[in-house]
This record gives sequence, structure tokens and C-alpha cells, in this order.
Amino acid sequence: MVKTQATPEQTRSAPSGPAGGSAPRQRLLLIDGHSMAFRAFYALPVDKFTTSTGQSTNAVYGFTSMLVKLLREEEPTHIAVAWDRSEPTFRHKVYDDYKAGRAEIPPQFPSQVSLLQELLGLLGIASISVAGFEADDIIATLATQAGTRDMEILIASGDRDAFQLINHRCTVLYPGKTPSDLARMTPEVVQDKYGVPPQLYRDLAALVGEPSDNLPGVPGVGPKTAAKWIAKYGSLDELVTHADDVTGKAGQSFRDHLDGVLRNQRLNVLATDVEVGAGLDDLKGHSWDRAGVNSLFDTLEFASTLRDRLFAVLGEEDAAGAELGEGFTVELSALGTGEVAGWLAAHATGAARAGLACNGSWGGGTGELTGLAIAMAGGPAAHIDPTTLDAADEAALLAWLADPQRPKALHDAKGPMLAIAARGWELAGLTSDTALAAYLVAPGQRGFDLAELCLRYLNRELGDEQGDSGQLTLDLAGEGDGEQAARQDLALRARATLDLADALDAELERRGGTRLLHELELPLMRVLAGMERVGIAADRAYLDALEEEFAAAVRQAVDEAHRYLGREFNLGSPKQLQQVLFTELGLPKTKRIKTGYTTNADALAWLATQTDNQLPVILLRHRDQTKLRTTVEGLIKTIADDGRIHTTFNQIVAATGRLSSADPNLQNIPVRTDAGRRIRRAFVVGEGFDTLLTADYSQIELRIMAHLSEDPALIDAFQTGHDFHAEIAARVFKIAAEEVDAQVRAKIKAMNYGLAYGLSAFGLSQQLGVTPEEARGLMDDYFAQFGRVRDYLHEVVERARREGYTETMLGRRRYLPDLTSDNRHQRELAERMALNAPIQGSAADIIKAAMLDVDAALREGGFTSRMLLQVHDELVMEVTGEEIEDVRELVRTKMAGAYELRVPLAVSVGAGHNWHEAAH
DNA sequence: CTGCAAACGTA
DNA sequence: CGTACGTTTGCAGA
Repeated sequence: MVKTQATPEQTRSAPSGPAGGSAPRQRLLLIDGHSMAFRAFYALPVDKFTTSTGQSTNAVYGFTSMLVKLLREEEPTHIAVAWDRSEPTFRHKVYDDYKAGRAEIPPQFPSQVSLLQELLGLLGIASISVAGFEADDIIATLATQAGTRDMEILIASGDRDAFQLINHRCTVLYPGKTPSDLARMTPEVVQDKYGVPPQLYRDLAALVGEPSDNLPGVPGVGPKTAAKWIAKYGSLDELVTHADDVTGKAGQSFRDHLDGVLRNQRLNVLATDVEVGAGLDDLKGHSWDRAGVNSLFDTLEFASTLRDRLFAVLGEEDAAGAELGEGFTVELSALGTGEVAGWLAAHATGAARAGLACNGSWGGGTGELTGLAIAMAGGPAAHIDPTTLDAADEAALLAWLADPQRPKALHDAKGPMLAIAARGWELAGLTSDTALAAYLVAPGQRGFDLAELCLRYLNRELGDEQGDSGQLTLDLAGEGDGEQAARQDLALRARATLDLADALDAELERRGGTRLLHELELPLMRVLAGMERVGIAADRAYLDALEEEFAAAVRQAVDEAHRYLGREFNLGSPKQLQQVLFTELGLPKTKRIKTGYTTNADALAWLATQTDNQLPVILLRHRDQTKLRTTVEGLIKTIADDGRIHTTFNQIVAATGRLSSADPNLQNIPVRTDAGRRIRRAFVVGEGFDTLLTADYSQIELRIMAHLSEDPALIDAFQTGHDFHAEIAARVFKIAAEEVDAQVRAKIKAMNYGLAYGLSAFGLSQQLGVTPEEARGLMDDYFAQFGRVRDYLHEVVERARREGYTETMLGRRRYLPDLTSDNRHQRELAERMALNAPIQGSAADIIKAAMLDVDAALREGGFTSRMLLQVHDELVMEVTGEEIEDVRELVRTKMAGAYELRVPLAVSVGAGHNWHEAAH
């Protein structure tokens, strides 16, 4: 088996030979994968090399470290890593007990081998393993082939069997205390150390034995005696021939154990004719995947030092620019009044993309632009102060910014876009948003800072941000170095954005995400900016009254609780609650958590059933009312001067592709309880409009599951059923849909929704309050009718494990390296993520596409009505009286038609004066 | 002042 | 032992 990764889009190659010079000798590096990884495993403490998700990384780290050192110091032109297989080898056929009695492999080790093989794949280094043979045999075979080509050969192996391969052109690098501390085993060193030439080393080993392979040698014969004999007789064969001549106690022992010695000799010979499936030419440096390596190192939580060292050695043959710390350079023009139009005309008129960077502040649907930098590929860059423009400059600049024919790249553009819009300007022609592109390349990563991305994708350092207000260097002399440095800094960010956009374009193309960026996320960003700018009207007086009401209820509950206990305590402190409930009142213990026992709502409700004590009930009411009060409080604080609440939609945080909403979060406004729904009445239709309209997808995730699984019964249920859950229940229990009672329907509904989350029988039993056996039975009944769903969910996980990522209907990927973790908890969590991601993510794809369609239709139709919010499967719109029927129809059509599934996409629409009334 | 844990709201 | 988020609060440590 040969695993290589060769993708034409990649530009760098590894490993590198010595640059320049005249026809350097070819040098083949062969690594015994398991042997070296095992050495690394024991050289580094596993507890110090464990990620936050529990994945051990000590072997990966140590091995990689060794690899970097070898690449740098040995400069191989060809390289391969050979791996053992778990299947028996020809040696087992000769000797049943070969390697028997070996210590158990530590549980943290095997998954690291997979990670290493993944890493080698990304580095373009061949990983070779062959059924029936050990890594040593593969190495011997390749070394022999290389020998006939007069190549220089280096073998990194902790297995002394490799010593027999040593000769004047083949050196074994044998690990000492750490795998990076390698001893060069040449013919001279072997002779010196063992007293025999390398070609006779296996004769010596046959006599001495190899305990780790369960090959006992001759008792009483150590390396010294063995070497003496071999020197005297010339070889083991000769020694055997003259076995009777060997004197002494050792000689007798030798004769007694002759069979074992001959067996050892047969076993430790290395095969040199293995079908390795790769020729020497396949072992030259292949292209490597920088972003993939970065992404893997990120998940392994490796510090940048190892990464830097690796990239430095891989990038050696590149032009000088690849060195870390090279940074970015620009030829900066700080444009004064009257200079902008001229600079733009001179530098930014063609089809070449410009990098942009903005200073200022933004959020809450608006912003202020205080500085703008434009950088072009060749180096020219300009800094523009938007407050000092004359009329001609301003006209030229805003025309350029708004020109879709002038391609631009900008990092995290939605904020700057709001700031630009706040000046009354427009930004068009964006062909990349580097934050958005990086998100599509690897969603679920922690940060998408420009500086971080530069390091990750360009291997270049972007100087620290100075801060927009010059906090670090406030230059008292006025027009001095501080401002100069700030302009330079902004220009460098513009330049970095430009270079990064190119790198991410290529990376995204490799991962099939180009269309997602250009046809979905980039256009959506503009729509989201519009929604943030518009906001949603809030009824402040109503909210004030509501807050007072909830606050009164909270005070009441606090009072009651204090009186009940006979002293004051903080009801908001879980710690004090635990003290009161479990220590002072001696109530039964709830589920254990890190800090003791949980006091969450479920636990309190359970406690209420276990005791006559009224405190749990009071606490529940307190929790409820407190939550409502703080929600209302928070909303009031965010009402802007225009009487509206402007949330910020985050497009690059949710690993599945969903949007999120913050400052305030308008995607978690209560709806399930009566009291909660009252809060929704505070979201009202704004001035100049007549109706709030909500449109939501019915059971979109289940419909997606039906589509993706192609389960005929599930698809059919959507075609025929009016009440979907009842329809499913009827099929599971083989009764008529009308006979399904509310209880049964509820169970099936829970089951339906649980499926997409990877619900277990235990989890289902907890939720339904039935026994795990009953829940198991329910699941079995369910899958008896909808078997393809089970197959699908299973396949989705297996495929993700193989490929390393899941994919949504529009090709949005989510990488889940923990699927091969040896930590069961982490692995199972990743499995649930893997089966949920395509479903939740496809739903996100669909509503995003629908939003684009709705937006386009509204603009094309010249409507005044507008989109305000997105809540995952719901859109909230603000509509004028005369447009209501058209918009109702438009939204329904666009949402239902956003993507064609094997089942219809059902959309329900409601209207009213506030969000509560509009719900249906 | 910052970061974590617990709790809880939504889809 | 059910996925994806964001916010608030209390509290411990810097």
C-alpha cells in the first residue's frame, strides 16, 4: 500500500535536496515508522502531550521533530516511511511464537500512528506497508534497489535487524535517548561496537537472541563470545559446521541450542524482494499541503515552534520569501488631500485585485471609518484618511470602492462594510473575504485573526496590531512616528490580506469550496450587513413594564426562599445552593458535576418530587423569573437611538455553517413558555411598515435526513402525511394515523429529532422517562420501518472517519480528526458531530440560499419590505400593507424553492404586529 | 480584571 | 450517555 498525496494545485515540494550545486548525489532516507514512533512515545511524557480533547500527541510530536531534523541535516532527495501491519508476517509462519509475549501496546499509541500517516500524506511523503512483511523488509527491499543505483542510503530505525544492511553507502541512524538523538551506524562503528562487520551482524544476533521478538539466543553467550566465535570461524555457517570444535561450557550450550540459533538466523534475514508498490522515483518529494498541515497541527495543539521548523525545512528550495519572519513589504504613499484620485488612477485601474484594510470601529449595524489602506500586488500601497478628502478625491474613491470591476480582498469585511455604508459609500467588487474563506477552509477553528492566518497559510509574520487609537505609541509631537507607523501597519495588513486571499483561493479550490464562497457566503455577507443596519423595532415602554414585573416576581421568590430557610443566601449562587440543599437540608443528592451536585432545573424538579420541602419549587420559580428579567434587561440596554435593536450576525463561528447572533443574541428569545412568549411581543413592526412577517421551514432537518438517506418510507411520510410525527408513529406501530395518541406522538417526535443528534437509547430513555430497554425497543421498532436512515447515519460517520471530514449538500466541509481518537468519549462525541453536521449544515446552506433568493427578489421587485432576522429555520421580515400578499407569496416560493429535495420543503408563514402575533 | 463553570434560552 | 450556539452570574485566581 502506498499512500501519497499529489495535488496539482500545490506549489511547494518536499523534501528538498541541497539547492544548486552540480548534480548532487541522490540520497534516500528510509524510516521505520513504528519503531521510530515507539521510541518517540517513550521519550516524551504522554501526560504532557495531550490535547484538550484527550488525544495523545507525544509520538507524533517526537517523530515529527526527528523528521524535521533529518530533513534539515541529511537533505534527502528521496524519502519513504515503512510501517508494520497487524497481520501475521512470513516470520509467524516459520515460528508461531514470533514476537509472542510482547508487552501490550499502550492504548494512546495506535491513534498516533494514524495521525502520523495522515501527516506524512499531507507532507507528500510516501507511507508504505505491505501485508505479510515487516517495515524492515520494505526498507531492505528499497535499500537494495537504491544500492544498484549507487544512491546514498540512510535508514532511521530503532530495530537492530537493520544493521545487516549497513555498508559503505548505507548508514543506519539508530536512536539513543530520544528519537532525534541518532547514532550514525557505519560499517566502522558496527565493527568497533560489536566486533563483527555489518553483514555478519545477523549471525551475531542469532547467537545472542532478540528478547523483544521472543527469539532466545544461546544461554551463556553474550555479544562478546558470539563476536569472538564469528571472528574465529568467519561466519555462523562455518561456526555451525565446526560446532563440535567449540570449546568450553559456552560451546556445549551452543550445541544444545543449535536449533534455536538456526531458527533465529532464518527469521532475522530481511526480505529484499517485497512488492512495495512504489518505485524509487515515487519517493521523490511530492507536493505538500501547507494548509492541511496547519490544520492538523492546530487540532493537535502543537506550538508554532515545531510548525516553523517544519515549514522552514520544507520551504528551503523556495525563493527567499518563504522564510518565516520575512513579513510583508509595501511602498507606501500616505495620500494627502488631493492625491487620492491620482493614485487610484495610476495604480488601481486594472483587473488586478487590490488588498484593502480598514481602521475604525463597527458593530450594532453601523460603524465609523477612520483609515483605509489599499495595497497592490507589486508593492504599491496607499493610506487614505477618509476625513481629509477633497471633493474630487471623494468622488474618485467612492467610485472605485463601488466599482464591481475593481476586484478587492478584505478581511472580515462585514464590519468595514457597515462603516463604509455609514459614510454613505458603497463597497462592491469583493472577490474574497479572507476570514470567510479561512472559515470555509476549516470551520470550527478558534480564531480567524489576520495575523494568525498569515502564519498559518503564508508562513509569514504580520507585526502586532498597533491598535486604532494609538494606545501604544501616542506621539506627542503630532504628525510623528506613531501615526506614520499606524499607516504603515494598516498598509501591511492590506498587503497581507491580498496575499492571503490568493493563498486561500487556491486552498479553497482544493477543498471544493470556491462556489460556496462566491455564490453563497460573500453575497450573503452583504445581505446580513443590510439586516444588521436595519435592525428590528422594539417597544421600550412595554419592555420596561415587563422588566419591572419579572423583577417583582424575582424579589418575591427571594423573599420566600429566605423566609423558608430562616436566613438570607444568594439564590443565584449554585455553590450556596448546594450548601443549603444538600448539606443544611440534607435533601437527596442529584447528579454529580465537577463542583459537587447539580442544582439545574431538571434536578430541582426531581428534588421537588422527592421531598415535601418547598424550597426547590421556589428556586425553580426564581430561576425562571431571573432568566426572563435578565433577558429583558439585556434587550433594553441594546435599543439604539433609532428605537431598534441591531444584532450582529456572525458568519464565521458555527462549525456547521449556521449563523449566530450576538449583541444581543436574537436567536434565543424565549418562545416555549407563556411568560417567555410575552417577550416576543416587544419586537414590533417599525414606523413606515405595517406587519411583521415570519416564515419558517417545517421539520427541515428531518426532510434533509429523508433526502440524504433516501429512505423510501420516510420520503413517503413527507409526501402523504399532514401530521408528520403522527404519520411516522403510525408506521412504527403499524396503526392508522388517526389512532396515534398524543403520548405516542410525543415519543416519536422526540425520537425523530433525537436521531439527527446521535441520540442513544439511554438518552432517549432519560428524555421520555422510560426504561432504557423500552427506549431500545422503540428505536428497534423505528428502524425496522426506516432502516435506510440507520444505514445512512452509520455510513456518514464511517465516511467521515475515512476522509477526515463531513460534507453538506452544498459541499461545506467540517473536519473531525477526533473520529480516530483512542479516547472513547472524544471519539463518540466526534461521531455524533459527524452525523449531525451534514444535516444541520445542509439546513444552514438551504436557508442561506433562500435568503439570497428572497433578497434578490425583493430588490428586483422594487419592494420596500425587508428582511430583519434569521433564526436558523425562520426569517423575520418587515412588510408594508400594500406589499403583504406579494411578499408572503415571494418568501414562501423562494424558501420552498431554495433547493430541490426528494421531499417538498414546507414553509409556513404568519403575520402580525409583533413577533409573537406573527408566529403561527 | 480575566477566565472558567454552571445554568438556560433558541433551533 | 443529544447537535449547534450566546449570555449571565458567581467565583477563584491573577
